[in-house]
Amino acid sequence: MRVTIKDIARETNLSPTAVSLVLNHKPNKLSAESRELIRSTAERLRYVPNQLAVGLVTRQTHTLGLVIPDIANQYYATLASGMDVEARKHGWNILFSNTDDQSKNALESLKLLSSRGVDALILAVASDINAQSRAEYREFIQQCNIPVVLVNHEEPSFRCSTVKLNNKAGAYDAVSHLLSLGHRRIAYITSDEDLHTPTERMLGAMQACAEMDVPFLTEDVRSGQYTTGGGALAAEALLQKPITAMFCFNDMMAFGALKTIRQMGLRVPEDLSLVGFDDVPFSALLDVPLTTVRQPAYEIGRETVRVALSEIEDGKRSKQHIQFEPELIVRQSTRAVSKEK
Amino acid sequence: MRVTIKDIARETNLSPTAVSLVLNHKPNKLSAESRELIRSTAERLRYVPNQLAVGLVTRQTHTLGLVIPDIANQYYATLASGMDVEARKHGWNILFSNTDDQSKNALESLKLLSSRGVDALILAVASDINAQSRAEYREFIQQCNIPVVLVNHEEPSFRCSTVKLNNKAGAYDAVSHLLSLGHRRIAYITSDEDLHTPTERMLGAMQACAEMDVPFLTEDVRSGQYTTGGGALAAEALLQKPITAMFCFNDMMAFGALKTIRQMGLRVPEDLSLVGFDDVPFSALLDVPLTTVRQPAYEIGRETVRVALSEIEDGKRSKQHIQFEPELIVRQSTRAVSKEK
DNA sequence: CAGGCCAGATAAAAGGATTTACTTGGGGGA
DNA sequence: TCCCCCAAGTAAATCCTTTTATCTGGCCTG
Repeated sequence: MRVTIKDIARETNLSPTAVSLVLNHKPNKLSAESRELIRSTAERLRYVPNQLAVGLVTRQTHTLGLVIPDIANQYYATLASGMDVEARKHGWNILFSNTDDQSKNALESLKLLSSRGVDALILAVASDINAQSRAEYREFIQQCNIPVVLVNHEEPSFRCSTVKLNNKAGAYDAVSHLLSLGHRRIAYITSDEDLHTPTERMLGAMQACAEMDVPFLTEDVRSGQYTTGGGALAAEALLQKPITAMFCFNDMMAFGALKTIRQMGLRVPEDLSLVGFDDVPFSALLDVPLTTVRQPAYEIGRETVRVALSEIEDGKRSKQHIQFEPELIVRQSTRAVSKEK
Repeated sequence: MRVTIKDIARETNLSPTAVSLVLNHKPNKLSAESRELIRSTAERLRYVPNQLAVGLVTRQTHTLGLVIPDIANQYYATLASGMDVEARKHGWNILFSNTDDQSKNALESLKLLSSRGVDALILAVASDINAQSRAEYREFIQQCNIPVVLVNHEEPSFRCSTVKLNNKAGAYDAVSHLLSLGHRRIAYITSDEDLHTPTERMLGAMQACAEMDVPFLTEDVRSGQYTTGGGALAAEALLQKPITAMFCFNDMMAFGALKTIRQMGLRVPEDLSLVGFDDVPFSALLDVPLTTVRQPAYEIGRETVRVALSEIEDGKRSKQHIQFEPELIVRQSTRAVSKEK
């Protein structure tokens, strides 16, 4: 049986109250000897407070609930690692739950985590939240009484804090880079799902084209699953067209596209420029290091936890909306469009 | 305020006992109407049991504590994802804690998780457990009263269940493959730290050499951090020698080695064969897909949770020691040693 | 010498469930 | 008529801490 506060009380001939007061450094009127006795006894018996009981009475568990689509995905793993570091730095822990990209699971996970008394919820959804579940989410967020922080997603009706990347600016930079290299016919590979993030990125791409007076052709846009397979498939269709560059929704899709490009006998960047998004660690390691848009996933994770903790302290008063700026990383998969052609 | 069992009792004019009995499907003598009334009222008020209170009294939280060195590492992320899937399948959740590769953090994390009432602990350590902390670990594992499952590490004195890869067989297969291709001078890149896993792998390599009567030269072994940087550095030294193949402790190191190899103007596999270990997703995506040893990380994760859950049910009686068999994946980074040379 | 005050504590309630042992009232059998 | 039993419940203890309100005995002061 685990040693409890009562064991220490019995051992020291003092009361549980005394033990609790001393071990929690609460103001108390115990004599110096009693204090020391309690402390040393606790140490000797290796007393560790039962956090379930503590949480029950204080209504604080020092635990953050994290709902994430897929921890095996490099991007989310990095995000989670930043969150864990920041949380632990402040003495918090993370209870996490994978949803396997299913939005239904996500709501269930939220409820479950909240029933475990987490002090705040962090929600990073990837797949679409449809109209029906949107209402359920909203209701839950409204009535759950703890701060919720949304990552990489905007949903004003939820009325919760958000931390995200400026996706539009990232895509804008990427496409502007291609345009400045002389590319005029650019293919776009985006995500299947009707989501916030890909939409924002497409808007950034369009804006870049508009500013340079280059037409944005919808026929040059293909979508697919955001995996290497999805990228490969989309590239196949797009390579039929007279394009000189390709912009992918993320690095994984770019890797897939690269495979297809090479299978067709084309070289990057000689025949085609290629840009990704995310800057996953592997992008720098490719034989042709990938030009991409860096998303500071680790920092986003840390900031998300900071926002959550500050809301916990605030008592959920103020909502924050934080946007990180991306950075274009020019490597070797892009170059000026060749003259002859 | 959250709705509690008392609220339902008041609303239905029944007792908390009745509510608890009905909602938990415990044998009870309540009338069909009363049951229905309780169920519908719970539904209507959106009652969710407070798991802190449940855990306090039942001494079961349906939560598994996971201590992991680095969730941003592809291998561990995959492991964790398998664990989460299996855990949720049985209604369990995972409380996780990163240690940033520091063994000191790991012990602290274990204690913290156990104070939160997890039902079992899963420990995946990467860095070395030295003699002093080994004793502390042992003491903790002995006295913490809950099952502990060790992943990818053997430590008989801990007397806990283990789930791991047959590292020796994996390395044996990899090196045998190189030997069968005619390679006689093979370089080995292993990990810096004096750990169980790299040691096992080196033993497998040695055995393969011994069986083929090929001398195993310690001068052809270099160690480094298990990152791309570490691999690149180690490769630099080894490429001075008349080697025709290189076996790396893991894929990340192989990626680093590949970079160095190419910088020296050598080609893979024409001039040098290269083998990794782990089969992380990127290995198949390289321009020269990497021959490597597949480690079923996802399956290992699932099995680990199964072991933990079975120990929980058993009351920690039996200890299991499960070993997964690796699989050599031959891709394009290895080929027969060329005649002329 | 009564009253107040202070040092040094503690009793008891609360937090939200589970679970064991007990209660109550009515009907049936001998 | 008496007793027993059964259906339908409930009271109260318990899990472990925190926290508020209270207690006790001695000393000082007027």
